[in-house]
Amino acid sequence: MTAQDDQLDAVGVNADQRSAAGAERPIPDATVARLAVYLRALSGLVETGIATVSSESLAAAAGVNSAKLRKDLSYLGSYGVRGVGYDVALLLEQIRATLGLNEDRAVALIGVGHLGQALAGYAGFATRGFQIAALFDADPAVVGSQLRGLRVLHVDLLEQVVRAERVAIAVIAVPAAGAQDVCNRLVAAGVTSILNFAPVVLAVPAHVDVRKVDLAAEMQILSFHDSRKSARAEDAQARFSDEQPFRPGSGDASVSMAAAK
Amino acid sequence: MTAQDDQLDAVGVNADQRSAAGAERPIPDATVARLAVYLRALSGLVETGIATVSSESLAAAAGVNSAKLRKDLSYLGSYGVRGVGYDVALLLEQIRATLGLNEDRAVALIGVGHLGQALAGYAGFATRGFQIAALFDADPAVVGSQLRGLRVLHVDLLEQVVRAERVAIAVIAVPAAGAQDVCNRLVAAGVTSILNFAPVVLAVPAHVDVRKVDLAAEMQILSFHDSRKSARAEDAQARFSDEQPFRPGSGDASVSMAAAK
DNA sequence: ACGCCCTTGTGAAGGCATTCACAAAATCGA
DNA sequence: TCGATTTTGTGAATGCCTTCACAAGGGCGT
Ligand SMILES: NC(=O)c1ccc[n+]([C@@H]2O[C@H](COP(=O)([O-])OP(=O)(O)OC[C@H]3O[C@@H](n4cnc5c(N)ncnc54)[C@H](O)[C@@H]3O)[C@@H](O)[C@H]2O)c1
Ligand SMILES: NC(=O)c1ccc[n+]([C@@H]2O[C@H](COP(=O)([O-])OP(=O)(O)OC[C@H]3O[C@@H](n4cnc5c(N)ncnc54)[C@H](O)[C@@H]3O)[C@@H](O)[C@H]2O)c1
Repeated sequence: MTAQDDQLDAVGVNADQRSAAGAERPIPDATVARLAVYLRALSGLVETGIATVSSESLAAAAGVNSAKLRKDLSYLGSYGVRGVGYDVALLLEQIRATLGLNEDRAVALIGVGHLGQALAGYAGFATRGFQIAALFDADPAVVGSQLRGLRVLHVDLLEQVVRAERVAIAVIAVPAAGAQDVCNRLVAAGVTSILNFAPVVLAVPAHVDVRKVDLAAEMQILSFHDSRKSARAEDAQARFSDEQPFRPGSGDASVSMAAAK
Repeated sequence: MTAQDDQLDAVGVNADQRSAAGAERPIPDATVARLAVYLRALSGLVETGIATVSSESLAAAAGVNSAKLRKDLSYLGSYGVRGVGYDVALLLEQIRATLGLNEDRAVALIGVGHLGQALAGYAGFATRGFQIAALFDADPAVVGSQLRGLRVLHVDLLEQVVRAERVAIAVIAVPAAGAQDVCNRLVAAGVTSILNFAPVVLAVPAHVDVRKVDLAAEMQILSFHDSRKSARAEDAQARFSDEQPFRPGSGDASVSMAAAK
C-alpha cells in the first residue's frame, strides 16, 4: 500500500494531543485501507436504520475478522460501549473525520479518454466529498467538450488551474507514455496526492503520495492463483468434489486468500 | 487458496522435483503482486533492446529495493548470473510462466456501462493473454449492441455461456446492488476468479478468489494522508520549505495491497 | 443494589514481509 | 591460472500486522 510516510512523525512525541480532531497513536496503513470499507458498511447500516452494531457483525459485513476490526477502531479512540457495541452514526462520523472526509477536496482528472470519461461520471466521487474541479486532455478533439458540467481544458493550463482551484488530489488517466510527464507537472504545481491508472511506476519526490490502480496486475494475480488451482485440480482429479460451505467473503482488497485459519 | 502455513520446507523435502512446470517453494502473495510490475519493467527493457539487467537497475525501474527484488525472483528459481545480472528474455519468460500467462484465459465482463465499456476496450487485456470471451448486461438497450467485435449478451445467458466458453476469470462492473447476485451466478457457473469493481464486499466460497478495485477507498486513503500533511504543514508553518530531493517512486502503492490482507 | 452476561479494548504471541549484509559464484584482465 | 571485481542468492535480524485470548467495563433484569 502506500508508502511509508507516516513513520516520520514518530519523532519523539510523548503523549501529545492535537487541536481538534486528530487521532493520535499513528494509524497503520493497513488499518487506514480498511477504514474505507468499514465506512461503506456503516453507511449501509444507517440506511437500514440500525443504530448500534457489534464488532462481530460489522466485521462480518466488512469481510474481516472481529479482532482486527476492534483493533483498527481502537486506533481512532474508544467509541464503543462494552456489552453493547458501537453507535453507528458516531462511529461513521469518527471514521469520516479520521480519513479527512469532512473537508471537501478538489480533484483534477487528467486524460479524458475511455477510462477518464467513466471516472468523470462516477457517482462515487461526488457522494463522498470529492469534487471534480477540472478535467484535462491534450487532444484538441476532446478539449472544449462538456462533461458533467465541466469543460475539458487543455493540459497546458494544468499548472495554472491546479493552483487556482487548490487541487488536492489528481487522477491520472492518460496513456502510459504520457503519465510521468503529467505527474511531473502535477508535482511542480504542488499536488501531493496522486491516483494513477496508467501502467507505469511513477517517480515522485518523497513527500508525494502515489497510489496506483493496476488492472493488468490484478488480472495477472488472478491468473497466478487460477493456474495453481487448475494444476491442483489435475493432480487430484480422482478426489471428489471439494465444495466448501459458504463463508463470508474474505473482504479486503486483495486476494481472498482464504482464511486458513 | 493461498493459505499456506508451511513456509519452511526445512525438514521435509530435499531435492524435490515438480511434475510439470510448477515452481515449488510457495510464493508469497506480496511477491506475486510484484511480479506483474517486474514483468512490465522487463517488457520495457526488451523493447529497448537491453539483454541483461542487474537486480539494482531492474529494482529501480520497478520502484522497489534490490534486495526485495532478488528475494522475489529467488522464489522462481535461480535465473540470474552472479557478477552479471539477469537475462531479460529468460526472466521475462519465467515470470510469465509463473503467473500462468502462457495459457490464454477467457474473460467475461458483466456490466457494460460506462466503466464496462472502457474496460472492454482496454488494450492491456488482449496484449497480455486475456481474451474477452463474452460481455453481459441486463439493460435491453445495451444487449445486442456490438463492442470490440463482441455482441453484448443478456445476463440471463451467463451460466450457459460461461460454461461453454470455459471462462476462467470474470470481471464485475455492475452497480453495487447487483454485484452479489451476479457473483453468485458466476460462482454457480464454476468461475473461481473474480475481479470486482463494484463497491461491495462479495461473499464467496473459500475456493473462489476475489480481488477488488475500489476507487472510493483509494481516494479516501489519499485523503487521509493528505489531511495529515496539511495538519503537519500548519503545525510547522514556521519552518522552512522541506522540499526533498528526488527519489525513485515509492513503487508499491497499489491496490489493494492493502492487499494482501 | 447486585450479579450476570455481553462485548469492547488490548497485551502478548505468532506469522509474514522487508531489509540487511555477506559468502558464494561467475566473468574478466593480466 | 589466478585474483580482482561484480552481483547474485539467502540466512538472519527487524519490524509490521494479524490473531488470540481474556480482563475490564457497562447495561439490564431481578
Ligand atoms: N480503459 C480501461 O479500462 C483502462 C483500465 C486500466 C487502465 N487504463 C489505463 O488508463 C489510461 C487511459 O486509458 P484509456 O482507455 O482511457 O485511454 P484513451 O486513449 O481512451 O484515453 C487517453 C486520453 O488521454 C489523453 N492524453 C494523452 N496524452 C495526454 C497528455 N500528455 N496530457 C493530457 N491528456 C493526454 C488522450 O487525448 C486521451 O483522451 C491508460 O494508461 C490505460 O493503460 C485503462
Ligand atoms: N464509472 C467508474 O469510473 C467507476 C469507477 C469505480 C467503480 N465503479 C463501479 O463500477 C460499477 C459500474 O459502474 P458504471 O459507471 O459503469 O455504471 P453504469 O450504470 O454506467 O453501468 C452499469 C451497467 O451494468 C448493467 N447492469 C445492472 N445490473 C446488472 C445485472 N444484474 N446484470 C448485468 N448487468 C447489469 C447496467 O445495465 C449498466 O449497463 C459500479 O458498481 C460502480 O460503482 C465505476
